[in-house]
Parts: sequence; structure tokens; C-alpha cells
Amino acid sequence: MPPLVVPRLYLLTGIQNRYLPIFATYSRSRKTMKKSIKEILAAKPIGQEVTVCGWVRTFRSNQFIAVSDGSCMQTMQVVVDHENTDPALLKRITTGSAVIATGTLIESMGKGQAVEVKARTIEVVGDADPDKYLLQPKKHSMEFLRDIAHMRIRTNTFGAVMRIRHALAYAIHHFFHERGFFYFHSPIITGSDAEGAGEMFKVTTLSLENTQKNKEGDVDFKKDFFGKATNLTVSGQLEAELAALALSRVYTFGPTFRAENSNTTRHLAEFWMIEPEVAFFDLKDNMDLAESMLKYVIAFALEHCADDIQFLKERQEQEESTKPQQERSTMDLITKLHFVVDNEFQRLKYEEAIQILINSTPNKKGKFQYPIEGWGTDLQSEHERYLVEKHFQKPVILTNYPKEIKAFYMRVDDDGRTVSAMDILFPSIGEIVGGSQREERLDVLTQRMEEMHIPLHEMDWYLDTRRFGTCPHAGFGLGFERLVLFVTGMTNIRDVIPFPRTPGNAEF
RNA sequence: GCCUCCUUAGCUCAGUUGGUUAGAGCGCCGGACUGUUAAUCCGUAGGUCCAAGGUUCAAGUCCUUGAGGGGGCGCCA
Repeated sequence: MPPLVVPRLYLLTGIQNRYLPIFATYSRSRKTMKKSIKEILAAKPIGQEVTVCGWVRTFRSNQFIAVSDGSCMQTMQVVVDHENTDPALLKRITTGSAVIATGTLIESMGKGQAVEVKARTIEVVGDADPDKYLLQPKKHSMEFLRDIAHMRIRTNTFGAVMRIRHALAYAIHHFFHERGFFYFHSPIITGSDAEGAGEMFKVTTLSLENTQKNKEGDVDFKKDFFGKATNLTVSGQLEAELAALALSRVYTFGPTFRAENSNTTRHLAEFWMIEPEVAFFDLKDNMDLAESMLKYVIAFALEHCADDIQFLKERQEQEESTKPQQERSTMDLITKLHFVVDNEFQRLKYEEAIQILINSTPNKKGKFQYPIEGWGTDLQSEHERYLVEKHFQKPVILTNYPKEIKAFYMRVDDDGRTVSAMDILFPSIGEIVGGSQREERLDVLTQRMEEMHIPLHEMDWYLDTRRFGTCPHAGFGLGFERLVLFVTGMTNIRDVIPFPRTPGNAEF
């Protein structure tokens, strides 16, 4: 029997039926796990005994404990019989302390919650000295919380952001898996310094104080751990291309490092990037994939993180209520997310964008810091913002940029002036996706590399894809934190990753 | 890297033209109350005014330098 027939046999003979129910049953089994607050609130076993494990948010009236376990936005109210409880124990129930409470789940007599736990036993397993514990049941500034990033995960805002972050990551895997993509693990340490995406972090075990030099006076990387100079990856794209030309549909999702001195609310030195790469895809296929993926994952978050998004919506409204009208968002968070899911992204060529910008009011009135000169100039963020936030008022996909301002691997268009690049621009975030159809023609590619001074000999392995069985293919890079930034409505990228790495900051 | 703003109590912030003993809200601590929802009410404590130097009879306030942080721009995802 030829091996290729075997999978079909599984389907036809019903062998799968012997296995699938086992997996289905096993995957549903939660018997060994303690119930989270989210699970208790979902099941609402009124009258039954439940155990709540979590951390005290507030302790009101010496009687009502708001317990959070991070499983969801809501806290569980645990009611203590303070008249029959040791005062020494009550004293230890402070903001931040860890408690295990067991008692009957009853319908709440108060207004703020549907159910509550009438505590039979309560144990403080971890005290939190109220004099030293920094988180108070009040609003803290984002700047202060950044300084205590190890503690800020316990706040409502960061809890919501982290849960949404998880949901988006899960949705991304789900989206690709459903469409037959394989999660491909590109290396984090790379020996290639020609990836063309900016400054890199060096990886070495050589002594920095006493480095051995070779005859030419350069550092002798032959003595280094890998026997050559190595860096942290700035992109998994080139490796993903190798995989796409074998597995057809792949994506990477991993940490990415840029040693650039970028000080903005949109840049991190360590961030997570998703890079799908697909064989036999052209630019239009690529745009369709990116647009449907963004819509899918945002819709997933809207459905599965409704409470968290609602909380962040209200938080944003409160935050903006002190600002002048002009600086406020035109749409609330939920409306904005629905708007992106429900509307087609505006697709237009670079050339068309330039025409719109040339004729725009701010350009005519000299309001742009960088006036539009004409075809060939790179767009600044003020121009992108104008197109997205003023002119079209929805996400924009810009395509076919002049080849001079884009990377070597992008496919040269038939006119010879532009490349099949695409950037997806979102309101307030700017560029969230950057991608292209790749140059699959060996001669055109090597010529472009020579023009842009890319060392060909170091890229031999990459060029082999074009030497053997080359084919049209395309892909893009999605900045994960920028996506989280958009979906949460946060304003600084440092607040959507647990421990941000930026110039001058690598705490925790 | 460039521009700009900021740094005062545990947190958020006032502090007038340079002028007596630097204030408030929240939190903490003590007390009262006890079906609360960032509980409420009363009271106490809490300060290297970022650091160093300078101007001045006098500096939280003005000047110089440095450190840390926010925002904008560039580079990008």
C-alpha cells in the first residue's frame, strides 16, 4: 500500500471515530482543576459550596471582600461574618493579600453583583503589608505602573489588556490553522546580518573586556560560540520564505529584536511579530489574507473579551473626558472595532495617495512639516495619518511604492518603477502591517541586491529558493503589540506587553 | 538621534511677583459605623520640594549642569 493513501484510509474506515471521541472527551475534562471565578460565575451553582482563591482588591465595611483571580474582569464578593471572625484574621485581609475562601454561593443581597460567597472559612495564605503595598483601590498613572510592572498585572486595566493579548494570540493561531497554515519556528539567533531591517543586537559569549583580535585587528568571531558573528533576529521572513516554498502556507509568531534608538509610543526593542508567507500568492491574495486576518482576530476579541473591552472603553472615555474635544476619539472603542470589522479597507496605490496628498488642504496651506514634493518621496506619519484619519476615515492599504524606498526582496512591477509592496495603515497606530509579493526571479533579485549593496555570498541559502523551484509568493509582517494597542485602545505600546524593552529600559 | 514639557507626602496633584511654619484629595494608621460597591464619618502621622553648583538679605519658585520620566518627530512592525 503506498503511504500516501493511508490518511484516506483513516477517513474511510472510521478509525478516526475510535480516536476523536477520546480526544473530545479528554479535552473537555476539567475534573482535576479548581474552579476559577470566571467558571463559578458562568455556572452559578447557587446553594452549593464553592472555593474562591485569589487576591483581595478591596475590603469594605469589615465585611465584603472583592476577590480577583485574574480569570475575568469581575471580582467575586466574599461576605465575612465579621462578628464571629477572629479580629486578628480580619486585620490581615488587606488589599493585595492572597486568600482562599470557602462557603455557599448565594444570590447577592447587594446591588453590584448577582451572586456572592457567604464565607464558611477564610484563610489568608499570603499577607500584603498595607503600609508597603503600592497598589491602592484607586486610579494610578500609567507612568507609575510602568515603574512597578511586576505588580501592575494585578490591576484591572492590565488584567484586561493581558487577557485580550492572549485572546488575540490564540485567534491568530486559530485563523491560520483553520486555513491550513503551519506554525513555523524561525530561529531567534541568526547568523545572517543581511536581513535589511535595521540595527541588530549582538549575541556572543566572547569576553567584552578582553576580546581576541585576528591578524587584521578585527574581533575573531571564529573563537565565538557559533564560530561566527551572530545576532538576535530582526525578522523571520527570509526563513519563512524557505518554508513557504516547501509547505506552501506557513506563518511565524515569535519575538523580534530591533536595536534602534526609537523613542515613541509605537516602538519596542523586543516585540512579537506574525509573518505569514504563502507560495503562489500575489499582492492581491496577500492583501485579502491580511485584511481577513485582522478582521477575524478583532471580531474574535469583540466576542470573547466583551467585558474587558467594555471596561477599556469606559476607561478611555474617562481618560479623554478631561481632554479638549479635538484630542478625543471620534468613535468609542467598541464602535471603532466594529467599524474596522464591518468595512472594507481602502486600497490604493502609492501614486494615487500622492495625488490625494498633493491636492489636500494641509499640503496647499503648508501645514505639513514635510511638504509633498511629488512622486518618489517617502510618506511621513503625518501624511499617513491624514489619509487614514481625515481623508478615508478607515484602514488604508497602500500599494506599489517606488522601488527606491522599499526592501530588496519586494517584487519589481512590470513598469520597472514600483514594487508590489503593501502597507496597512490604522488610525492612531499608523503602519500595522508591512508586506509584499516577493521577487521570485533570480536575475531581477540579484540585480536588486547588488544595487542595494546586500552581500550576495551571505545570502546564498536564500537565493537557492530562486535557483530551485522558484515560484510567485507573498507575505507580510504584523506587529503584534500594535494590534493589541489598537484593540485595547491603549495609547502607549509599553502598556500592552508585560515587561517592555526600550532604549534605557530592561527591568524585570 | 532631534525637539518639547515635567520631577513637591506612599499615589494624584496645588503652591501667586522670590518673602513667615510647604498644602489638598486619596491611601496608611487610630476611632466610629456595619449590606458595602474606589463604602462613609472623625482624628493622627507622613516632606533630602530629583541631584549638584550658582544668583540673592531671602530659592519649591530664577540661572547652569547632570539624572530620571512624559509627549512629538525620525527609523519601522
